[in-house]
Amino acid sequence: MDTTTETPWLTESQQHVWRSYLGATTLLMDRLDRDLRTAHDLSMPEYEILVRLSESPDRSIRMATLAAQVSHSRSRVTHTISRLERKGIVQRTQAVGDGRGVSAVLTDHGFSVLEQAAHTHVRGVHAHLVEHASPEEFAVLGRVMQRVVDQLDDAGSCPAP
Amino acid sequence: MDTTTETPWLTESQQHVWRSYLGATTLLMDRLDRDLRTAHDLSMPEYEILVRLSESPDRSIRMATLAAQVSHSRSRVTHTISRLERKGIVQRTQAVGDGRGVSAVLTDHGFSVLEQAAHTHVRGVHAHLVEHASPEEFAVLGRVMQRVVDQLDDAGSCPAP
DNA sequence: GGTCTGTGGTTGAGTGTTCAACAAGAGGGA
DNA sequence: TCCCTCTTGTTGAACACTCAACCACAGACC
Repeated sequence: MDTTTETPWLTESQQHVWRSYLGATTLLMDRLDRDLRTAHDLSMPEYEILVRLSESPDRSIRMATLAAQVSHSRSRVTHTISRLERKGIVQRTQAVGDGRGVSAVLTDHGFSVLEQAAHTHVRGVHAHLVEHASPEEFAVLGRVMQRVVDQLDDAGSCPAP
Repeated sequence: MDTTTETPWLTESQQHVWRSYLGATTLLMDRLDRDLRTAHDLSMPEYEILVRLSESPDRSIRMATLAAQVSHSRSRVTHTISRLERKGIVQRTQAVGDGRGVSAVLTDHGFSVLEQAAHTHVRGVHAHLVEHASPEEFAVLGRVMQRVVDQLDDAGSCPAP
């Protein structure tokens, strides 16, 4: 962090946008998480993992890959998968061709839990986000966010310590 | 949660936007939090609280008001303020005119910590978000996010249980 | 005055996340 | 083959957050 260069302060309106973004994100995530929890005993991070698994060949992904996909630390994914395994939603298997490798696999039960939960989640995203933007606005949101992702996830290519 | 009505699934492109938003938010928050922590031993939620306090008359806000401003539960704010108090960054005082009331006050030391931290934070917001949107795009982001906030925070007027 | 209900704030236990340290296999070069 | 280093995944302790229960005061109503 270079302290010799001038810090570019935010204008009042930029500040206002930033706070809206912060507030909206806090409320939105909180709400989606709460809905999933009460209806399906699943947290947002858990749900995200299930979605990735369900879309993958064999419903199975290597731990490190999974961590990269959801931008969590390897440690965090280990803990989360352990929890999901205890609930019978995923299973661990030895990855072929790499003695260190472990893959998480979505069980049939896990898949049906996900099918249910998806309704809750998608409705929430619609009602609390999509509804409030025109298609054009939504597209702008997507473009900006995509640039943010691109620039951030190969800067610190490993968010995991 | 009404299970009789049809769930409005997301189109492929909506899904893509949603994932970008999710990914960007995860990476961005993580990065800003990490930078604040390593440079100033402060978390994002802590920083947000300090900002609110610093802008308030007497650098002091009632606990419940503070909780509402940053959209956290009262319990969470209690814990956070306790932590900040232990570090000498804020102090608790009895609120006047209400026997139950407690206000958090930013200390001089707290103010100077905030002054330092603000550089780090603002630079981060600039480099990782503002830079990647044109003024028009940024304005769109603000409008959409503001609508999301409006609709979510008087739906569940108390995010606190 | 008394009770009743609602709000403000705290507490402690349970849960999830981070962080640093670790074991074990992979892959390279001498 | 023997190192050396990097990657993979796990572990346990420390830390942060959630949740439900709780006490104390405020305000209204009788």
